Amino acid sequence: MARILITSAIPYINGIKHLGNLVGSQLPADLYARYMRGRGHEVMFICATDEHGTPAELAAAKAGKPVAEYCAEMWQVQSDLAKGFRLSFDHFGRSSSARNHTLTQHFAKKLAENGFIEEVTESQVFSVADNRFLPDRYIEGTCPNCGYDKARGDQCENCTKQLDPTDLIEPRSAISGSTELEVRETKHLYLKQKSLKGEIEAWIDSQQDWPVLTTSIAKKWLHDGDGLQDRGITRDLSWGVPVQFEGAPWTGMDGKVFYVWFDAPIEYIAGTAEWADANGKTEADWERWWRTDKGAEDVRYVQFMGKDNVPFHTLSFPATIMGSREPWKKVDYIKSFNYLNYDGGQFSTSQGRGVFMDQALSILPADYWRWWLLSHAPENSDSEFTWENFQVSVNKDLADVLGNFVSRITKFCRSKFGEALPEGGQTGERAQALIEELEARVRVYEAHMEAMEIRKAATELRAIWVAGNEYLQSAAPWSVFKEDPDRAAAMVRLGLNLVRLYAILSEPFIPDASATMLKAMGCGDKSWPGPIAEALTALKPGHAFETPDVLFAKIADEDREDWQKRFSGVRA
RNA sequence: GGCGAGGUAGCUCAGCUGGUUAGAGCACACGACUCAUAAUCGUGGGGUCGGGAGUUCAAGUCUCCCCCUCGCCA
Repeated sequence: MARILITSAIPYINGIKHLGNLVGSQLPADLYARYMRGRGHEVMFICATDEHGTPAELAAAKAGKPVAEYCAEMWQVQSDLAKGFRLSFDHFGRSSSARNHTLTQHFAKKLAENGFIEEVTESQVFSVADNRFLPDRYIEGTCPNCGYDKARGDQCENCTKQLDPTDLIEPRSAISGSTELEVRETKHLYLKQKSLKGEIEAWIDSQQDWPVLTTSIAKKWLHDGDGLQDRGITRDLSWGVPVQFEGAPWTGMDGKVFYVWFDAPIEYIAGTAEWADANGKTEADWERWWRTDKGAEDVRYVQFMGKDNVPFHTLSFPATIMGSREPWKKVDYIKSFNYLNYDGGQFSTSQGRGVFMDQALSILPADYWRWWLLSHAPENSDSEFTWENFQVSVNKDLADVLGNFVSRITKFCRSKFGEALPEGGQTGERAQALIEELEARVRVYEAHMEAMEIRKAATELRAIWVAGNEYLQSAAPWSVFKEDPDRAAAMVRLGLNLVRLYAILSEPFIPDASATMLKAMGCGDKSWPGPIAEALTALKPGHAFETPDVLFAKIADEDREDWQKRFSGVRA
């Protein structure tokens, strides 16, 4: 039994995530966690909300709530949605937790002690009316290049020219609209990533088996232009982890907090500590996942994330870990994803374009989405969600191939033999051929799941379902029954055992349907199949079962058209 | 403008370090079956692998140029 630590990139607190976010990190991480648990490994699966930063403050202000209250509410919303999608986190934490405050300050202290922190004085735009420093993109004004009057301080989105806030004509705060802006000096801490560049590079180069998407992005940041740059890790905000030496003042850093990208990945560790707190565990219980001097040396750590998160996980976070000079567990494998597009464009949180997690669950159960999203995961390139494709895939794969298989075998047995596995008879050559085929396919499926080749795993799983239909079709127990009921009985037993096998194999993709199938088969044993011939005799003659309701209802054309229309615009 | 990822059947995608007639699912056509959610199973048609040049006995797979899409950055 192996020990596997799994983290999903933590979703930002600000609003409900769309399906593109979901398929880019949390959902595939859940697939992997479920599979590894299914195989009997010890799994720690951690996710959390990423709560700090200006967008959270502004969203809270817009909602008319204190930011802490807003975050607490949104955490609950996201937590509920995660449950709705059956994301099986061992803990869903919060980057604003006390644990994360402590750990973030701890890392900063260690980095400072080891000489990897530098104080830098810089000029920044301060809004008197808002009583805060403004990030470049929160300053608006007229573009000196094209005259567009809503250009942002970092770029004019009309003419795309890159700007400096001081370039803007009549600059104003994007928050309040106030023009009372001044440039002030402020001091910040920088993480000296340049000093750690060699170490990081050597570490990246030693990762032979990482996806090209992951390593190519990391190497680009290491070598592009002037190479890896030092990075500011503090901000002039009030909502965040205070810049302190574990509670003691940090000279010159009064009223400042750590930058959200500094504390967010540390939450992976803090989240595990939160798990311990929430479950009555000890310090040692979570440290054995993260400290190689305290039992984590045999842990395999896998991270899941969208491609936009790769630089932080391959460079900044490792720099934090390495610079601490403490024996923290580093990631062993980074699975990264491209983007999922929506109906000819992009999913967009800011524009409200696409289908969001709450909307998705309001029209269909989680398994439908899980199956489609995972079997179309944007692994090698961006992929595209269209309602037609969704409808066809779900109807064909889930309703026709799998759902109907369960339906045909249970109903046939019920009508000819009653609701228990019939006795007598022996299976023939066709059954032997099926067993051999499944033996091969299940091993291939396992290999794809181990390798996190999600689409390929889905394709193989589907082929495993199809094999059941092929068998029934060629064995034709309904014909055999007329001449030789015993032989038909043996076929039916095999078919019902297939339902159980499918439930176990499919659980990582479609956990609800899997549970329904197991329950119908009256089976509590979910252990992963060894030799297929054995697995297909697990349910014995005389074992009672129930004929389940339709496992997956089909999506009708009218529904699809309705949803297509409803989700064509932007979200209110 | 620079960098990165792509451009393979109508659609969504596989094709590793170059090597038998380029694959899968869906869609389409035909056939079989009737246990089942008009479900299932089989067979078949369909691609000059973005364009051009080159290397090679051999290129979708390597090199160069060009075109197009997407993303990131200046």
